Amino acid sequence: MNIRVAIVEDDKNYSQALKNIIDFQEDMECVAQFFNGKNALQKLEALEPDVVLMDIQLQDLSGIDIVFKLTELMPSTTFVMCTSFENDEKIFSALRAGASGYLVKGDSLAKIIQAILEAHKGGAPMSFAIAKRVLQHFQESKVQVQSLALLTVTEKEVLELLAQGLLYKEIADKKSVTIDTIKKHIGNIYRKLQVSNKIEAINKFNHKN
Amino acid sequence: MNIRVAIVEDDKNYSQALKNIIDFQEDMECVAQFFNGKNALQKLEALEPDVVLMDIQLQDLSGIDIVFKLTELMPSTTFVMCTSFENDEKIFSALRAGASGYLVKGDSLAKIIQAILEAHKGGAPMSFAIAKRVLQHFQESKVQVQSLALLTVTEKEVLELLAQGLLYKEIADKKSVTIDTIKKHIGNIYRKLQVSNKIEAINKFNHKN
DNA sequence: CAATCAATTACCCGTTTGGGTGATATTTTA
DNA sequence: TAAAATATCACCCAAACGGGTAATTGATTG
Repeated sequence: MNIRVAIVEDDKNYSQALKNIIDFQEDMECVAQFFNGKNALQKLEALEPDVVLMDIQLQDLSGIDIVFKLTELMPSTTFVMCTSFENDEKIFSALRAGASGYLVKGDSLAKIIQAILEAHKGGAPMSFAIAKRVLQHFQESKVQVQSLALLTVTEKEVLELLAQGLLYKEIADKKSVTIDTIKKHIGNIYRKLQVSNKIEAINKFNHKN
Repeated sequence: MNIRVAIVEDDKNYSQALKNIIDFQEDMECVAQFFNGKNALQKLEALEPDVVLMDIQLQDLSGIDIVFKLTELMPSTTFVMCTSFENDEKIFSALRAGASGYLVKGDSLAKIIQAILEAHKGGAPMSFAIAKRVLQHFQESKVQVQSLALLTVTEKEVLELLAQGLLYKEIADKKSVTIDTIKKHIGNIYRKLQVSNKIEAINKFNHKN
């Protein structure tokens, strides 16, 4: 059974190159090429391809939005971004939208074929460059993790509860102390983390930001 | 110039297998093997290896803690986790701690050699299985993202600023409206997201929790 | 075109929060 | 052991927040 691949790509030359190499494979076939987002959004669902190669930077729509909408409607189809545009925000948006893989156009066609196979098997093909960005995204949180090391055990517990959305009073009840104690702890937390309100403290705690 | 590799692995057989294949490479050498965490923590810094292959599940210490401490002291050394233990929390903790790659012991030795090369070049080698987990970590946030779709553009902007820690007043100034307008928007945001305070709204916004 | 929704402004009210100061007992550390 | 850090409680005050109601304008949609 062939892997049915659809291509959404507005660069006709690149799209054709992809189609050629895909059709050349024994176990794949290119069942459709879309050169704009609107067509793809309308017709992809009925086609039921196994894998969709999706550019991000289309003239009319964002490939990310298309993926976001279609992953709902086509749970058995795998979307692989294949794009030259690759700032961090785009990468993470695409992954959040439901893309299973992320390639850059600089990758060799052989690598793209391999990625289609891997995606179809349930894997998560990523270019080296993308994998690195993803990893760095995790490592950025290290700075925040370290600043938390300044906090005492009690302070970390309080911050944890605060991050869950509890009021001072609720935290006090939970820990069986008075609200003033909690206020004191929170004051100390703010001082140590060099913040001045709940939100900022929780942002640091959540290693986001 | 050879790539100097150190191995931290308490399975002596596996460690020896790694050493053999590494020393077999023309451009690599295994400069040390550590069979427990304590030794590794004490002696790795002076050795200045280029790449460290690190097991997570050591008897005495956690490989993650070791990575966390040593990445501070050895910024030019690259750490690659190579472990059979692979629940999600361990994976993300390791990446946060500063690991540049994450392999599973099921990977072939050839793949591990390739990963060492890639890590040394500044890449982010990951097993397929790990890459998939990492991707899924992003996709889990999709549910929350959808609830945000209920919000109007203005409301999303307000929530964004709120999440950054701005006060109502600051948001009002930034958007050149009165604080009462912002309060109204935020009330609407809370209603739509079914929350009752900043923290809960921001938790939803941050696709955490 | 009418109805609905979005965005904006305004006011009131009570609660929550953040900042400051100060005190005491326990624990940790040098 | 002495000093420092931690955890606890208390009080005051001003700013910020959350909830409610109400009204106007502009855009969207059926």
